[in-house]
Amino acid sequence: MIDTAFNYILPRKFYTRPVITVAKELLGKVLVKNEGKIILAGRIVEVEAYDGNIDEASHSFKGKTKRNEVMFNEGGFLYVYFTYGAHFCCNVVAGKKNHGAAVLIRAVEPIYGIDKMIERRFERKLKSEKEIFNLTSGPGKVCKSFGFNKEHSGIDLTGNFIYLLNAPKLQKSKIGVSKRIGISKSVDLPWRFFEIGNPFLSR
DNA sequence: ATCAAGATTACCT
DNA sequence: GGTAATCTTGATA
Repeated sequence: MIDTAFNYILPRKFYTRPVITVAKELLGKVLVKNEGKIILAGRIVEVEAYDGNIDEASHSFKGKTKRNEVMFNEGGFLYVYFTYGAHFCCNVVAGKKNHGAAVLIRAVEPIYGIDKMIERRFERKLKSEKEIFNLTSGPGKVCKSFGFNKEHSGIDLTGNFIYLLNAPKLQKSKIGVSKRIGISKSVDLPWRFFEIGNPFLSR
């Protein structure tokens, strides 16, 4: 079951805190896309923080542009961008209005609507059981599986279309920390967070 | 108008 | 482990 009183939709307050706090606490929370007939859900297991004030790798570092303007909202909005001519990546905006920070969702553990995710991502059935671990184990893969694209950028995550459900905080001992992946600036910031040992992590 | 870079992925050796 | 694919965006002229 997804919608229980226990698993309430995360409120604005959750998102308007500092981006590093939000990033760590997003681990274990459940990303939901409710298309009505189709409901997709996945448990967040890997994220990266981006903070425009001090982080050259952040899209928001050089200020507001048409592409990144959503990042300057207050926390709790979805920021989706297109990259490498092929992939979308989805982020959760964090912090106060005009700060320009967001958390990249790098990997989720699929938990509901899995057959639909497989259809959208591979356009065929799984070739083997272990291929499930390649379904949502990367930022582009998550977006393909959930059908996220530019149209979804700017959506309010406190609404009832795309949102996050609460879940208990992970134990500190379960949270891994590392440098971020695939960037060429501010490479040493230890702003990647993941659930240690989870089989759905990227690479 | 042109250009370089990119918060990736799939496929090859 | 290495790299081609592919096209949007933002910067510069």
